[in-house]
Amino acid sequence: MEEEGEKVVSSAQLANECIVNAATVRKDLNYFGEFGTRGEGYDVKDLLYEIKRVLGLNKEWRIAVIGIGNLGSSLLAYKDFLKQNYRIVAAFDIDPPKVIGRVSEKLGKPVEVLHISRIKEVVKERKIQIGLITTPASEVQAVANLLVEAKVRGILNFAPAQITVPKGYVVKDVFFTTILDNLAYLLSNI
Amino acid sequence: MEEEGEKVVSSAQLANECIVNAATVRKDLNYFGEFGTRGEGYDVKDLLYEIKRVLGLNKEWRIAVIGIGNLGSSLLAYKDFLKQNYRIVAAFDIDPPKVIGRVSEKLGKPVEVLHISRIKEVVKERKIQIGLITTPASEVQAVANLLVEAKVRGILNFAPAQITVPKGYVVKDVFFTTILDNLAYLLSNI
DNA sequence: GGATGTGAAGTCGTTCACAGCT
DNA sequence: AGCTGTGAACGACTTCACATCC
Repeated sequence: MEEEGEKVVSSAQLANECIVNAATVRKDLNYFGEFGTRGEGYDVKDLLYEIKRVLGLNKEWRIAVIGIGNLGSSLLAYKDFLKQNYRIVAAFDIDPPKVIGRVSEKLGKPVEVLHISRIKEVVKERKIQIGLITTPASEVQAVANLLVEAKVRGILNFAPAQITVPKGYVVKDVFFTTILDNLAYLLSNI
Repeated sequence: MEEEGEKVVSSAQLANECIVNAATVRKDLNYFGEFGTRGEGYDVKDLLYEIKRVLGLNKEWRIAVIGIGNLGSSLLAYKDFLKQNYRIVAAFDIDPPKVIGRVSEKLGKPVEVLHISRIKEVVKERKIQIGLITTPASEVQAVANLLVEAKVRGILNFAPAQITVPKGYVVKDVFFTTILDNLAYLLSNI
């Protein structure tokens, strides 16, 4: 909307766009502050700023990808990250020589693949705050332990395995096969 | 548990494993039937069978991947699908010649990449029930329209864009940047 | 007039607590 | 005795409906 030059937006418009109830939009936004003007709506620019601030997207998040297989190298090449203030600043694998060819061929080697033993050192050096785990499921907990040891408090896990971490650390899972299972369930019961 | 030779399992064990409440496990399972035995627990083999049946995972789901970029070719190479009765039987792109090299190099060409114009014909031929969309966001709705036209009722969308489909069709999104945003939010507010 | 902010009502899923089987 | 199945209490989010303010 900002790009399209819209100045103000109502909760009804936002609700329509997101396919939710207008009251939900107002309550959710209001939870974080009074961003709107009665009788007017929400100023697009202001609202965008506030949402980014609330979500913590007004600063750069520095990311490491661990496990440079098919998925890992896809993520390294994923340009849309930059739009959202995410920056992949390191890549790790248990066997860097094996994967370097595949990765550099795609990217012209903007991020060197390092051996996982160097995680702790590099996390400190490059101020990494989030780790994306794209290893096989069997290695996930071990990698998570390395990240915890290096004080990386946020983990995004793509492998189909549960992770446990100490308090103060956060794990979010991207289990697309679970979503696919959900889809299969819905299709079975139409 | 089945692989480990466990014969019975209690709701408490399952709850512990999944980090949820035991009553939730019982209520959820009971919603679909009385699978347990009072005083005993759930028979592992039976429960597994029932869960698969309920979720529609007792039959093979035939999948097409549309958009063979980095992510698309990763999915083509994703072996774990087979464990869960999913089978990728077709791959489409707007420019097959461009991507064939990259894909076959990884896979030895088990699934030929076809031009998207052939979706309707191939869906019928290969009895495809689910489409995985991994194109750029700008193309998502157009691809969804093609799938709807071909009567593919289930869509798993990996691109960051909303899709609308007619009633009777199901779309599930895998927006990993949304999950990453959620992670950033949680890290901002510890 | 018109859209936000917000108590109150409504809805849905979760958790408790125990009756009912084995 | 032990664990499921389940009514009842609880809690959290959603939606309604309107007072409030521009």
